[in-house]
Amino acid sequence: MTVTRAISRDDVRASILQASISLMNEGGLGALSMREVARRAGVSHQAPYHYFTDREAILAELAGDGFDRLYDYMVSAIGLARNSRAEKNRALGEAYIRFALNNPEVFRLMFRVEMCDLTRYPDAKAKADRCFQLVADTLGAGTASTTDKTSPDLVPVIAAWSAAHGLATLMLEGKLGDAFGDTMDQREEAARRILAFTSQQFSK
Amino acid sequence: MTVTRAISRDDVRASILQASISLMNEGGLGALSMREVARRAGVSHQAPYHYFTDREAILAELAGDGFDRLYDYMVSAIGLARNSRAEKNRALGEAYIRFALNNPEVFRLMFRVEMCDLTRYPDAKAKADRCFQLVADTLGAGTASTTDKTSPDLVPVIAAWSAAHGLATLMLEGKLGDAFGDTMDQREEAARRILAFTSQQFSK
DNA sequence: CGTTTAAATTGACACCGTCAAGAAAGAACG
DNA sequence: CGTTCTTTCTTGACGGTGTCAATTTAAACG
Repeated sequence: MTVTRAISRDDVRASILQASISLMNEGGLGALSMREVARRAGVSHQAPYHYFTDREAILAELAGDGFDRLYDYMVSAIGLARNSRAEKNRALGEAYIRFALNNPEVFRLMFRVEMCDLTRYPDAKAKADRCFQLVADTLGAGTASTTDKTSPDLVPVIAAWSAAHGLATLMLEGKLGDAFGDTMDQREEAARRILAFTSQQFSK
Repeated sequence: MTVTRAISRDDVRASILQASISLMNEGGLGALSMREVARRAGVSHQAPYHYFTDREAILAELAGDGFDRLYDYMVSAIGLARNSRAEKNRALGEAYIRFALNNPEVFRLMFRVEMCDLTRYPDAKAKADRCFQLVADTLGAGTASTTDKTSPDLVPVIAAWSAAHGLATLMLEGKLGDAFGDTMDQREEAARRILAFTSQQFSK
């Protein structure tokens, strides 16, 4: 049985992660350097290597956390939505966009393969897959027998997912300019309008 | 009047750009370092600074080239399409995706604001805007008076653009797995199917 | 020719990621 | 208790990066 120590192993690990998160949010992923993380966590520049094999391993952990939070965003949005399929789909898309706009850096990280290749991090990959499964289950309900996973029609699912993901990405990268306003509220409202249009078209 | 020299100024500049392009395509944007570029171009590590103020300036030039090539992709696709609006829209989306899949690295560069912030590079920005204008003009034809730029309805335009952009991004980053095959042809065919579905839904 | 100006080089600085070797601290066991 | 062993953490080093500064080379012009 482990006694409580003044500074436990997990504390160091957590402080390293916390430093990583704040660096990412303050200065973007480019500001997340191994050495600066160590500095912020108050340890030597090599200490983080005892908890993470390399920089990418930290990013993978952050990405995994991100997918967990995205999952929560989506689940709670679906739960709150009225009990119609169209409403749930719209709520799902809105939650997706809201997450992206509220957590731009981690969203980028989650969807950039050269930042962390999830195929090499099974834990994070599982969290990502859980999200995608939720998307597929929600959007795909009714199009085919979802319990039979052999051949659900993925085309409509991916089409709708792409629409939301593309909108999130374009807004995040500023490609839509300020045509829809520059405050967070205005941008979210614009996203809602565009998503509403898409979702209406997709409902035939 | 300038005499022809063995090695002209423009030659050096071009060789720097050429080295940048091959590095980007071989090892991704992360492999494009100032010093390696100089090495490949056969000049000192500081020479590139005489033609580009910093690394981002090189990226901006590459991004600008990318937008020019994307423009060509789209224009020629529209030209080849049958003379119906639906057909042209579909062709536009397919060209967009084909460009992304054929030029993954430059596509990433073009749409990542932290790589090069186009607002600081007016030339590249103009090339980007020309693309977006073409998209808007093509997709938006009929929805509102396009000649009157005061208030065309951007919502359907951005919705369709988002769908294509999201699909391109998700495929590029491997988020669709190999559900649609792993060869280039199979992926393009899958993209066509998904895009066809979207475009059909959007045609009411 | 000399002078002026542009082009290119060498050198330095402060970062970075990470490999290697050693120190410190604690647990396990005699 | 002392001794060993293992985990944790540090210091040091190496090669890489972007970029500022000073300097040399080369071209252009009068």
